[in-house]
Amino acid sequence: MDVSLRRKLIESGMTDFQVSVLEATSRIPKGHVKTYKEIAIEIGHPNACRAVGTALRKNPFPITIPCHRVIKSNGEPGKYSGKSGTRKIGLLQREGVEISRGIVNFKKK
DNA sequence: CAGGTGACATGAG
DNA sequence: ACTCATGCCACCT
Repeated sequence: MDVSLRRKLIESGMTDFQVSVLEATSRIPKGHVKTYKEIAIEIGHPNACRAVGTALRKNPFPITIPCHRVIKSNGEPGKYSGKSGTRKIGLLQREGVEISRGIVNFKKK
């Protein structure tokens, strides 16, 4: 991943935890989505799903970080830019993600 | 230092 | 399948 990005995030006032979340999010491949829970697990905090949401909310670089690829565990979009996740669904659908009735059609464990 | 908040998860009813 | 109640974590005031 881009190490300079990490530095920028730190400079932006993000903590290590936050940076880890944003980095993990930036690694999500196009056409794929990941749940807040999955992100939490990836960074080594399996129960910090809420904290993950907090991190994405503070995301200073929405262009670099595809925060729209992060959804809830039940397939719902959650919130985006402080509003309903309708925008998220649109973007995801455009990237080839299967959407059903406004809900992301991903394999649930 | 203590209390409140939020882009969440899960189980129970 | 739906709604409510609790639990968890990091951050902010």
